[in-house]
Amino acid sequence: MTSSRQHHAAPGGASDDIEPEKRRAILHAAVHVFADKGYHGCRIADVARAAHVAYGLVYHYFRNKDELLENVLAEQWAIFTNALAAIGAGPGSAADKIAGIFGFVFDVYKTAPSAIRVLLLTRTPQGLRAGSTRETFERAVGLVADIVRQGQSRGELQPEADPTIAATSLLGGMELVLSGMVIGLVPGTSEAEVDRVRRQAVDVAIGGLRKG
Amino acid sequence: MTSSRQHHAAPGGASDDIEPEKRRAILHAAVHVFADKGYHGCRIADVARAAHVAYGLVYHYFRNKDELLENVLAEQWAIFTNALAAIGAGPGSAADKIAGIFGFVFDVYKTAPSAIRVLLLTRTPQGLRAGSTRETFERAVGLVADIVRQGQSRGELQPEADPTIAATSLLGGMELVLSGMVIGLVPGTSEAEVDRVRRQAVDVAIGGLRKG
Amino acid sequence: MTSSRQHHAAPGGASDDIEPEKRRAILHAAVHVFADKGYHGCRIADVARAAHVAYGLVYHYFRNKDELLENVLAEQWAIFTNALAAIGAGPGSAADKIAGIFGFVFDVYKTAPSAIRVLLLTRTPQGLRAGSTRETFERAVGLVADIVRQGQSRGELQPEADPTIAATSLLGGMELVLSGMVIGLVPGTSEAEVDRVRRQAVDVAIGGLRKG
Amino acid sequence: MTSSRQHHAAPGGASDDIEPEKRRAILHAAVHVFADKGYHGCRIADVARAAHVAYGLVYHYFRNKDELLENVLAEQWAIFTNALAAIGAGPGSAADKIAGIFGFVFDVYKTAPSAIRVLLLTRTPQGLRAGSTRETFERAVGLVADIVRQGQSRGELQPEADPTIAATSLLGGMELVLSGMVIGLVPGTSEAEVDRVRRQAVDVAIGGLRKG
DNA sequence: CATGAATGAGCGTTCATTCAT
DNA sequence: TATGAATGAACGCTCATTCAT
Repeated sequence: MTSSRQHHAAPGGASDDIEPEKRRAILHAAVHVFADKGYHGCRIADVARAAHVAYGLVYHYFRNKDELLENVLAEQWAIFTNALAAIGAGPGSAADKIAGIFGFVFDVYKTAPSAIRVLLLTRTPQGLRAGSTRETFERAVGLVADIVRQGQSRGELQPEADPTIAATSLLGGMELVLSGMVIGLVPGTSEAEVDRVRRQAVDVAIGGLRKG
Repeated sequence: MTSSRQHHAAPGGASDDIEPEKRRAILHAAVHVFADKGYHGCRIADVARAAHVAYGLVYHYFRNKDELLENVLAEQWAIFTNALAAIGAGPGSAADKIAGIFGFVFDVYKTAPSAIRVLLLTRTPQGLRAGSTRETFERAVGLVADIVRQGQSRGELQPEADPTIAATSLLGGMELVLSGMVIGLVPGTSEAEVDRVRRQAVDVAIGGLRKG
Repeated sequence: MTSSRQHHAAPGGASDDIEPEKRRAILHAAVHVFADKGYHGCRIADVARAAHVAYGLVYHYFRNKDELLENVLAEQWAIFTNALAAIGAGPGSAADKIAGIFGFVFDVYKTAPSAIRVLLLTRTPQGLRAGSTRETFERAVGLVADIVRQGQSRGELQPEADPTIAATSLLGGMELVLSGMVIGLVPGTSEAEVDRVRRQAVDVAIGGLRKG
Repeated sequence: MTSSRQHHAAPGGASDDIEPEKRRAILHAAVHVFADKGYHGCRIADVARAAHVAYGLVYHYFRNKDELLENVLAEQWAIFTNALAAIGAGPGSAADKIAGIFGFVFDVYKTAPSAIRVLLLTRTPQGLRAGSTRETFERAVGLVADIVRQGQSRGELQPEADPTIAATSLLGGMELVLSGMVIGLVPGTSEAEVDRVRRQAVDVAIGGLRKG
C-alpha cells in the first residue's frame, strides 16, 4: 500500500512498522505543493515549510527531490491503480465498471483535488518520468484494458475495439475533462456540477457521440 | 528598444515586413528542444545552439524565455486551430469532420512529431501556462464543440451530449493515445501502425465502447 | 555538562578512570576514516558507522569534529614523539638514533599504515591545524633536533648544520618517501621493499648525496 | 606553458590566443585563496570576490571547482617542473643543480609564497588528487632523479643511492623546511634568513649529516 | 543585427550540531 | 550512557538575463 522504499518494514510485528509522522507530513505536503506548482516549481523549501518541518528533514527521509516526488507519484498512482484493480475484480457489467472508474476519480477530485492533479502531472517531457512511473502508467492502462477485454468477451462491448487503445482513449478523455475543470474551462465548482460533468463524460466514453 | 512584436510576419499585407531568417531558425529550433526537454529542461543555450545562432540573438528577437516559448506554442496551436476551423467550416458530416481532425493530427505526427509533442506540453502546472495559451486551448475546444453542436442540430450526434465536455473528452482521448505512441505504450512506429491506431481512436470516440 | 576532557585515561595513576570502550572504538575508527578521506572527507557519520556506534555518541565523547580529530592527531603524534624521546634518550650514536627513527616509523607503517598516514595529514592549510597540533609538530622537530645537537657535541655530526633545519629536512624527507609509498610512486608493497626503501632513505639522510 | 585545457588555442597566429583577462584574474586569485585556505576552505565566492569578478564568471571559464583548482595546481606545477627541467638540462655539477633547485624555489617563495604554498597543498587524502596531479608529481620526482642519475654517472654522487628515493627525500626535505617557514617554526621572515635557511637545507641534502 | 562575456539570484544538497527520549 | 530524529547554515552549480562591443 504505502510506498516506503526505504525505512525498513518490520517483518514480523504489525504495530512496529509505524511510518514516522513527519515523513508522512512531508509526503502529504509534497502532494499539494507538487500539484500546485509542478515538478520544477516545487521547491524543497516549500515542501518543508508546508509540512512544518525543518529543511534538512526532507533529506533525512528522502534521498533527493526526485525520490521525494517519485514517492508522491507512486503513492497516488498506487491508490488509483488499486482502485482500478478493485473495480475490475468486482461485480457488474463492463459499463458499470467504467462508470465506477469515473465515479472513483471524480469523488476523489471533489475531496482531494490535489491527489488528482498530481496524477495529471505524471505526463512530462521525455514521455513519462524516469523509472517506475512509466510502468505505473502502463499498469493503469492495462487494468482498464482488462475491463474492456472482459466486456468484449461477455458481448457487452464492441468486439473490434483494440482494448489498449480504447483504454488509453478513455483515460485520456477523463483526464482532459478533469483538467478542464481544474482550469475552469469546464464547470466543476459545486458538487452537483462535478456530478453532471462525470455523467456526461461517462456517456460519451461508453456510448460514443454517434446518435443511435 | 525594438519590441519583438513587430517581427510578426504581416499575415495579409505586402511582403515588406519579412520575418528575419534567424528569428525563424530560433523558433524552429525551439519547437524541437521544447518538445524534447519540456519547459524547464529547455535552456536558451540549447535553443541557440540548435538554431546555429548566437546566444544573445535569442534575446534580440524575444523578450525572454517565456515569450519565446509562448510564441512556439502559439504558432503550433495556430496551425492546429486553423486546421480545426477549416475542417469545421468544410463539407461533410460531423463524424467525417471528427475523423478529419484525427486524420490531420496523426498525419502531422507522422512527419513532424515535435509539433504534436509541443501541443501535448501545453498542459502544465498552474492550469495552463501564462497568458494566451489558455485562450488558445479554449478556442480549440470551442471549435470542436462547434462541430459537435452542428452534428447535433443536424441530427447526426447524440443530442444530450454537452458539446464542450464531449469535445474535451474527444481531444483528451486523442491526446493520450498520441502520448501513448510517443512513449511507446501504443505501437506507432510504422506509418501503417499509426493509421491503424488512428482508426481505432476515431471509432472509439465516435462510436463509443458499447456494443451497438 | 560532562567535559570530554575527563575521559582521558589517567596516565600514571590507578586504573580507576577507565576509558570507555566505545570512546576507544570511536577514536580507533576515526584514525582510519581520517587517514582514508582526510579532514573534510571524514564525516562524523562515517566515523560512527565504522565504530559501530550511534551517531550521537560521538558528540557525547567529543565536543565536536575538530576536537575528535585533534584527539586522533594528538594520540598518534604522542606515540610518535614518545618513540622519538625514547630513542633520543637511549644508547647509541646519533646516526644509530636517526636510523632508529626511520626503523620505528617504517615498522609502524608496515603494520598500521593509517597511523602514519594520519601524521602525514597534519600539514594542512593555515599552517598546521588549530591548537595543540602545531606544538606537537614543533615538539617532534625539537626532539630530533636534540639528537642532532647531541651528535654534534659528540663530534659525530656536522657541526655547522642548524639542528632545527636539519631535523626538519630529515623528517620531511622521511615523510615524502612514505607518501611516495602510500601513493605507489615508491615501491613499498612487500616487507622487503619497505626495508630497502628505509635503508636508502636513512643513507641519504645521514650520508648525503655527495660522493665521499 | 599556460594550461588552458579549454579556450581554444589559435593554431596559426601568435597574437590571437590571448587568454581572457578575467580568466587570468580568476586563476590568479585562486592561487592565493587556495594557498590560504586549502581546497575545502576555498570557496568559489572567495575566489570571485578576490578576482573582482562576478560569481558566475568562474563557471564561465571553469567547469567546476575541481577543474579550477586543478588548473591552479597544473599551472604552478608546470612552472616548477619547467624550472626543474631547465636546471637539469643546464650546465654545472649535480650539486650545483640541486642547489639551483633550492635557489629557484626559495626565490619564488620570497616573492610569491602562495605559489609555493599551493605546491605544498598538492599532497592530500587519497594520495594525490585526481588525475593529472599525480603524474605531475611523478614528473617532478623524475626530473630530480635524472639529475641524481647524471651526477652518479659523472662520479659526483653516491653511486649506491636509489635516484628516485633520493629525489623524493630531497624534495621532501625542501618541502618541510618550507612548510616550517610558512608556519614560523623555521625563521624565514627576512630575505637574509630565507637565504640562510636555503643554504643550510642544501648542505644537509647534499652533504648529509655525518661528519666528513 | 549579431556576439558572447558578464552578472547574480535561486535552488538542491550536505553535514556538523543539537535535542528529546 | 546511548540513540537517531531534527535543525539550518553553508556552499556548489545553473541559467535566465543584461550589456558592451
